[in-house]
Amino acid sequence: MDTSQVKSLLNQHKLKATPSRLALYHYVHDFGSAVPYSNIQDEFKDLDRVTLYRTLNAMCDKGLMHRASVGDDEVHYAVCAHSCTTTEHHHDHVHFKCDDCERLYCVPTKGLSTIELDGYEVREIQIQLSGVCKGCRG
Amino acid sequence: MDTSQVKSLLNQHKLKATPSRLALYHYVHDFGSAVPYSNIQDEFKDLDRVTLYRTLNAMCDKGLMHRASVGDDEVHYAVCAHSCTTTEHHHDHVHFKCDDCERLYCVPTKGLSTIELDGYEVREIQIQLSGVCKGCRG
DNA sequence: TATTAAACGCAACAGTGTTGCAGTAAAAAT
DNA sequence: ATTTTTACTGCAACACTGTTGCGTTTAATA
Repeated sequence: MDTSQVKSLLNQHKLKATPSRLALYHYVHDFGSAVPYSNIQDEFKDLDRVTLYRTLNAMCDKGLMHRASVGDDEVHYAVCAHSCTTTEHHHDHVHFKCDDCERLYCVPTKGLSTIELDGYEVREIQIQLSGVCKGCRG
Repeated sequence: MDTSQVKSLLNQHKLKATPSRLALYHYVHDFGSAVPYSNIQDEFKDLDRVTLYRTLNAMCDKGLMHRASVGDDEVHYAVCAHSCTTTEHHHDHVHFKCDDCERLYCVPTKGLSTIELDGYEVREIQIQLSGVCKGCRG
């Protein structure tokens, strides 16, 4: 993704395009799957941890990224799809954790099968799957 | 639940039936839904936090309780159903968070609808729902 | 009742979340 | 291009949770 594109993306969301932010966005964007927080830390260890914390929060608040986690695993970060860049997050996807490579993927799904629970009024669904991902199968 | 029952339940799992443990199990068992960690803390604030930590871990390890959480919320604890008291945890249930009373329920489901993802081999499914619970509907 | 194995409380350290504040850099206005 | 405004950054600091070690106490059992 082009740096000027990222810059205007940030500006559109009233975020200043500082070098760290550009780098952070690129890093998460290009990672190929949701990024474990510890990876981000390692990659940006020169950045103050409070700044990192605030930057991630800001990007999540503004809809540029979202948090994803499976079970007790550490939090992961992933860039939002096009549909999320508006004010509201629309996450028609499930989180898939590969037992093999341990990567966490955001896999889009078209209209999650609604789940009926007797007596409960279901409004939102979050699904986390695990198994073996595309890359790790033959 | 009878105290002597809880005692033998603990002993069956090679856990000593100390007063704190009996009380803790009763508390979580009788809560009516999964218990937020902070509630447990408040209820057992005379207990050393490390002891509480180890006790909860022990009970989860031995299959007497399990952890449940939805989104970024704090961890909740719930007693396991009968099927879990063996060595393996069998959780044929979803976690339902009520937007109204904010309680987190473990709702049993018979055979979760399998989800097909092109290219991925799905082995486990975790589902978290939110909406309005039985009690909060008219 | 004596023995043994487990649990308890305390001290201590690491990691993360969170806030306030003063210095700095990006964006907008002139 | 320079100034002004706005927001980001880094540092200090505090709270909370996770985690381990260790010596003492208590439950289970012989």
